[in-house]
Amino acid sequence: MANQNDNKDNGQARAATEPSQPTNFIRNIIDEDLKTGSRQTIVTRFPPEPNGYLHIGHAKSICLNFGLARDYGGRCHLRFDDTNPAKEDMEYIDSIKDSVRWLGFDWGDHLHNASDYFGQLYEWAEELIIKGKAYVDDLAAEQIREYRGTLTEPGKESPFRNRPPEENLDLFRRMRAGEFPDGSRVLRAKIDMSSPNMNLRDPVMYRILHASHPHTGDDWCLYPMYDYAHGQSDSIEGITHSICTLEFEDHRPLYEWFLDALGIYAPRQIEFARLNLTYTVMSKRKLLELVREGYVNGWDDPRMPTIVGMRRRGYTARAIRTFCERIGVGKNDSWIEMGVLEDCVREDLNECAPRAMAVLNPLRMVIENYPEDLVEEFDALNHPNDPSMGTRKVPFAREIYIEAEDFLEEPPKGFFRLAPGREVRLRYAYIVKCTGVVKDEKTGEIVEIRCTYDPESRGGSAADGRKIKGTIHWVSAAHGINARVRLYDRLFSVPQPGSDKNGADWKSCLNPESLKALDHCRMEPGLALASPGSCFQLERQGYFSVDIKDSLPGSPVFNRVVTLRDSWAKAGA
RNA sequence: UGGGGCGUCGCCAAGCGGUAAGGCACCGGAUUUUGAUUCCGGCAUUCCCAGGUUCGAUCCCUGGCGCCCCAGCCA
Repeated sequence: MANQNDNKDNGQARAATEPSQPTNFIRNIIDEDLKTGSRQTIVTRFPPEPNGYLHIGHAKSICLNFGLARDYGGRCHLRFDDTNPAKEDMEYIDSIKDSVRWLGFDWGDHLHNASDYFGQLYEWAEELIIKGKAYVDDLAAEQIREYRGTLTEPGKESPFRNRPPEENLDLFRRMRAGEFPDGSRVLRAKIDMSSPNMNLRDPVMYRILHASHPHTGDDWCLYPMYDYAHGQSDSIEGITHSICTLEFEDHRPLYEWFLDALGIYAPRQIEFARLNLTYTVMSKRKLLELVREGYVNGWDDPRMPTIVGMRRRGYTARAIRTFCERIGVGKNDSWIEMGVLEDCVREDLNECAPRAMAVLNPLRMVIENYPEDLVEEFDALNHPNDPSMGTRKVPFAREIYIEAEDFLEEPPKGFFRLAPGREVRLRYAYIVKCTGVVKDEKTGEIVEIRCTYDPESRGGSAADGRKIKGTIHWVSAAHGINARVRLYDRLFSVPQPGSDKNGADWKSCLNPESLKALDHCRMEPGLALASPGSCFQLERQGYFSVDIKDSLPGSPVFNRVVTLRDSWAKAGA
């Protein structure tokens, strides 16, 4: 059982293995563009800035862009939007590539960087200067802000706005040559200081930044802004549909302005609503804060909504892809319930995770009429609904552990597990009847359950055909291994931690119970060999993955991926 | 009070003038040696509101209301 399902589903996502795609407004636009002939093929791109780790929100964009390329027989580029060396880092670049690959997507030979185009972008900037469409501004950042005006008042033109092209060109070349310090001058597009769209009030194209870039090193001391780089990068790569999130809707006129001013191929920008997931936060800033301030143990903490975190938790790439399809794509601000994600995970793991038995909170049970020196081995199904996954042997003896919560001295009505005088089935083994309870003399705590077994019920079926409603899991005291388990729960205790009106307080909603470590769990012996990264269903409890980082050979650490649905618990028991 | 978006079931989401898909959640019920899975069945006479056009409007028009985004030399 050790290594059967090592997250085997990491290959390229294929249409044939994915559920059928629901339609959405972007597909409608593409269909229309293809029909009218305004585009002949489909080329998309996923353009992360390498300044943080990817999260489930990025997964939505990745699945969208790569999924479109796949379904329309086009291609999707991975392009790093690396225009700001002050924030970007190689660590992030590597991690992003790894996450996209893990999700099951392949950019082929289309790995690009905005920085690949710095030379071309610079030439185009000179061109715009010569055409009188860009100028060097000596105003300080503070002044530029004042001159920009407000949402309701138009801005004022900079006194440097009407410098002659020759002077602009000279200044711009000297900016590039490193003659001026950071912040002393910028290159601006000459558009319209009174535009109701703030983005059109002479946006900055280049700023001076004497910083070393992960790819271009010290070749440049001035770097293009997003607005000046993104559309042209799309254009150079022949992107047909440039899909981004809603907050860039206001930038579209600017995106198109640059392309038009330069007279180059114009991709079509389409905006969609970013993902919000309940009980977690999605902004890079907040995630970074959780990591930096130690609220979680790193970017790959299994409670994080990062790809690396979810992967470590045991979420499968396939489950995440299913999720991204299921939630759809639209322009409504929406909050997806965490339950949807969890359900996708269950759906996938239910199919592929082998079953096993483990007791999280052990309670000793002694079967009084079972021979002391006898050990039997029972055949257990690795998957009750999939015989092809085979069986395994599970040892059984006189002393076993059962789950503490499976015994109640005074059972409420509807409880059909073990109680004094009652019978229950030990899965795959025998039917036992509770004959007594041993308690700690001082604390009154139940320390042991006494039972007798029905020798005629070998395997779990009563010879007389009587019905046994309850079946519980167990582990032989002498044969089970000791293991550590981490029970993970939602990171936040409120549905929308990020949307508080008094926004600064989001961290006070952290769920104090998001991680519970159990150090004395007992598991069936076969689990000693479980390989890191593999997933199991511990029957009646949930899906668990063998932690990739903390498991030692022969001593696995289990992360709870997600619980099983539990209608008994839900009923309020 | 400028500009740009958005408002269809508790949460997502199709729908594009012809009489409200689907998923999740929820509520039954069947099977079950996981209170799991699976399986059946139920779940918007109504589409933010109010007018108008039309034989007919969630889809068109007008006017409201509500929510989100924009004043980084961030992306």
